[in-house]
Amino acid sequence: MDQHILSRIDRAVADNLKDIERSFGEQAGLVQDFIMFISRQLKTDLFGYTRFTVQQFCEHTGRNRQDLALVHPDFSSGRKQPPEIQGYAFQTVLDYALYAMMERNIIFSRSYEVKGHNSVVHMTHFPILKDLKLNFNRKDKQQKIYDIRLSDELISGFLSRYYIIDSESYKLVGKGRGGDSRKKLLIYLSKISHVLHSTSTATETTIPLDRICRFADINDIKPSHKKQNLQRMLTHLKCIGRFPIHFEFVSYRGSSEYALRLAFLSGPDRMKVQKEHTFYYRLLNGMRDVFNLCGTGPATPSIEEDPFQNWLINRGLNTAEKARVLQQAYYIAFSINLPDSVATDLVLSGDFLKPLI
DNA sequence: AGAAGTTAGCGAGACTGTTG
DNA sequence: CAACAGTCTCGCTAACTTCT
Repeated sequence: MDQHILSRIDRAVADNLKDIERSFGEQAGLVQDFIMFISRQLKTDLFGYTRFTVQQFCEHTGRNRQDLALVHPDFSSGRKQPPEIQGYAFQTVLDYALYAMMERNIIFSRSYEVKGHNSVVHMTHFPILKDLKLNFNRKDKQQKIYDIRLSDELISGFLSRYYIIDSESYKLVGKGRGGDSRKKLLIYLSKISHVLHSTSTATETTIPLDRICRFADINDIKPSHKKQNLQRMLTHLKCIGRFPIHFEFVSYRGSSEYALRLAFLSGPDRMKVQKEHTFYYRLLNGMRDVFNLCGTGPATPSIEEDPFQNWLINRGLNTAEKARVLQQAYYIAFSINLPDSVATDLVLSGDFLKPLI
């Protein structure tokens, strides 16, 4: 079971974890988990509509169902009134966190620079969800099913601005006491690994102890305690999280202060990453082109909030054109020739990416 | 009946103080 | 300052009730 599941986490998120804390308070851990969860789902639900149950969420993030099902203390103590959508109160821990992600943005403390094709965009905030529904009128023995729509920012981040991170490690590392800090450390290290592997052939780097402690929530005064804590966390990542890293403490600039030398034993498979990148990029942009050409369809009301996404998931519209885009993406990225009938079936079934799994 | 939501108790392990 | 050890807290488990 030493499977590595490579996901992509948006750089705007990974670079600003502290801002999630600032914007979401004690819900920050859940928000971060949700983004990781959704990044994993995005590999198969590319177009931003995702449907999931509490069980699935727990399975993939390693959280406990019981903790998420509890009515949030703010509401059970009567201090606040839970928000409602269509008369349904979003009052459990998970419900409320999802609601918060729709209602609130991540506010960046400093504007975050994103380099586009020929411009630099400054992001000051980052929305996560655009829409949130669930099967409000449940009958007997029916599970809660969450229906969500992701923000455009999250989807474009998935395509063009991401770090590779192993979501299986993320899940394993999050279990047990101190999990939230370990997860943050894992994101930070994955980011370093990603940058290192994609810009050079080096696999080693040295980081001052204080900087890494900031990311790992280690606030001890005594250097020896910092070292002890960090050592424990890194060992945990290595042994329990199966994160392929080698570390050693070294003295820093001749002073008595510590630094950490890190060696990443294996980076993400570069070929595979590159192929996937091409595939997703081709697919989504190809679909956009087709949509712009002929997508508005017969008598589609223009008041629709998100015509592109609606067009995409609408099975009756432009099936042949969609199938062609899919074929091209498979061919260019993986050299796979999808027969016409298979491509059409995939488009009709909605499982565009099934052959990848 | 099965899923949602609650509660108690236990054990790992994070924190902190002591020692050499 | 490193190594060790005791304490106490957090988070998991499992068994329960309530809800639809």
